[in-house]
Amino acid sequence: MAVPRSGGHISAAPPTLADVAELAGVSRQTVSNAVNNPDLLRADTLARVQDAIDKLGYQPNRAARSLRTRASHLIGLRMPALQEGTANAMMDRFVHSFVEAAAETGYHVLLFYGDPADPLDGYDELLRSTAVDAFVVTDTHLGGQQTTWLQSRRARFVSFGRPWTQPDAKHPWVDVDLAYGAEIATEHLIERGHSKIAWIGWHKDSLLGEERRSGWIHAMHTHGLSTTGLASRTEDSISSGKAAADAILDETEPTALVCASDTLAMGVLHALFERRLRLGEDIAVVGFDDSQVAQTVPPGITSVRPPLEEAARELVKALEELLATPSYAAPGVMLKPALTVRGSS
Amino acid sequence: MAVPRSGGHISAAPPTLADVAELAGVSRQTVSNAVNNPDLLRADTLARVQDAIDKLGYQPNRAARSLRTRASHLIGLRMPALQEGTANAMMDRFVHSFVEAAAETGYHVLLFYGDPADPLDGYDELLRSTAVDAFVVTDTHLGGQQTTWLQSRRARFVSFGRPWTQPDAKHPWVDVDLAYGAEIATEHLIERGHSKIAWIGWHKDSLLGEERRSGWIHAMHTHGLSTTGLASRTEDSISSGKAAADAILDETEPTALVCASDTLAMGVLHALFERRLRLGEDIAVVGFDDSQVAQTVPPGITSVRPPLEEAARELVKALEELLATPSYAAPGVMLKPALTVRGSS
DNA sequence: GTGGAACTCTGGATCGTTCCAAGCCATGGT
DNA sequence: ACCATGGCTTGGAACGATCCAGAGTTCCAC
Repeated sequence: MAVPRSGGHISAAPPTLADVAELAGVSRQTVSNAVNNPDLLRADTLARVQDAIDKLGYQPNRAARSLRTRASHLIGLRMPALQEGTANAMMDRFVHSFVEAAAETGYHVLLFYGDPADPLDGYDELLRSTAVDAFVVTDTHLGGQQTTWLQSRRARFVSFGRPWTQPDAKHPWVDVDLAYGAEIATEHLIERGHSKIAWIGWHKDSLLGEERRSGWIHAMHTHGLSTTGLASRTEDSISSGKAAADAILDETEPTALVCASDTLAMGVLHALFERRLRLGEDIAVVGFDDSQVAQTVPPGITSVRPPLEEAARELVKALEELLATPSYAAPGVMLKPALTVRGSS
Repeated sequence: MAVPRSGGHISAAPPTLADVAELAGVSRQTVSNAVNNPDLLRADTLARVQDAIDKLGYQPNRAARSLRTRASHLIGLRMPALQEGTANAMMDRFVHSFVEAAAETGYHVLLFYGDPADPLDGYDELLRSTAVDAFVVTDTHLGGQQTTWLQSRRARFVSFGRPWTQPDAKHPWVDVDLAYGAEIATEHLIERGHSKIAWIGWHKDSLLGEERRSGWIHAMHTHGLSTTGLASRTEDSISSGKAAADAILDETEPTALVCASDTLAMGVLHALFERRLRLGEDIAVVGFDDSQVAQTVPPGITSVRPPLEEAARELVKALEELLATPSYAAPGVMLKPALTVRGSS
């Protein structure tokens, strides 16, 4: 270094490897080894280098390291579009868990934004500029556009959500078994003595919706209960949830309702409010996602809680393997949700 | 402009500047100029280089560029700790808006995690490794630890939240005038004919809490209404909101309640639920933050909505200036919230 | 005491980009 | 005819790290 840096920790330019090397009286490479392969150094050298590192507050420059190793230690995550319902609340909890899990293995999360109309927007630029080591894809239920595209570009990625439309996809994935979720929700209501249990779900072309619905049907049939006239399918919004509830309450007078989402459950609550029915006393309701709303509305909505923290950890684990072994092909991981019981049932 | 996505180049290594230069028959530097200073090139050269860029799907390598220019085009944002209440829902909306606003000026957001017990954890590493160009700080109301520390490290940052405890801080900030929010909330209730309007807020040592409370007091006094016996201060949780509501409903029988947060408002709802009082008919409630919960609970909670999208845009604008002019000292920006009226009032 | 393996450490090259100073070429004024 | 000017382009150096191949030490067996 032509110009010696001012040793204090408030210098303008951060210290470099060369600065540390000079202070410790060793070569640059030795300092690099001290950081990345400490066992290559003799104990006393290591101590000396460590001292210098501490003294200068040295931290390897990310850009330089990244350039040389072709690894940024960043995971790309596209910001999901804001939706009307409660679904994004769940996503936010996931993002949080993921950032936390990733931090433990030295990865940070690069959030990016993409035009909601184009599911691929944003990925390309980051991929081409080698800004991230891998992606986490979260919208597999919208059809595997993103995953097939990423695969064709040989990008590394994992998905939160099974590959619905490509059963032979080879990327690692983690998902939550929400058919099972619907099942335990329904069984919970049966245990509480209900037998006329209605289903308010999504349209037939929603893969997620049919999945959840199957759990309700399975539980009902297992217990010898009829499902005729008890199912309705609609949009995932409060107003359509309310409409569906109004219709089904008039027609078949169920004593309990299982909803495919907390958003629909809130729609039901609106119907009950109008009819001056008391939630949890006059009628039982169970939702999905265990959103903030379900947790706070009096008297609390019983809801199927996806284990997002665990999902995030599994995804990070898969990412680590994937980045260590490029050819890594993991079996998908299916997690079981739990039911959080509250006043609504 | 549009880069062909499936562009035939599916080679392992992305194309570099040198590749483009060779194809276009110019030097590396000329390609670099084509990307960064197109007006330095003669029109025909520029066209030729652009062709080559498009053909190869070239995108500058971020690490290399970052190393050379000492700018990563990343903004660091520490993931706020998950809280019990509805506050994080607001934060999530903010993060979303911020990512979107940042994307428009070519910045991405680096989310990182820090030990909730240490407000400084995480910043240091990113700063030392020059991983981000700047930070966005969001917790200024917890006391300016982060901002003073960042300032002492000469880090660039902007804050969402005024510098409460350091009136002479020089960093750009954006905040929402929530005293004004409380004022319009209270006035809205007065317009609706209420005169016994209670306040359920936070403890006296909460700066944010006192701020909001002052708006309520101001509105009440302006309209010649007494506030005696109508205020209560507690924790920001549902259970304490309920307890406070129970106490105040028994003691002074107000006809309307203004709550310092949607979380407290939900506590009030629990109290009403137990007393079999109808929200919006027997009693009016107004909350703060316009969270998901306020939006969805029947019949909807009237709530003070902070303009997070605008705040995000202002912050990005300030960041741009700050990064362009290191000595930039912006005046703080104070935004006015609006009241979203729903069934609860 | 010599050869060789194992252990430490080093200097040069390299990753892909931008900065810098200089070079080339046409133009126009004298 | 010549030099200064300005527009356009270029090769070499630098950013700060790691990879690689080789050099210097140590240690032990024969």
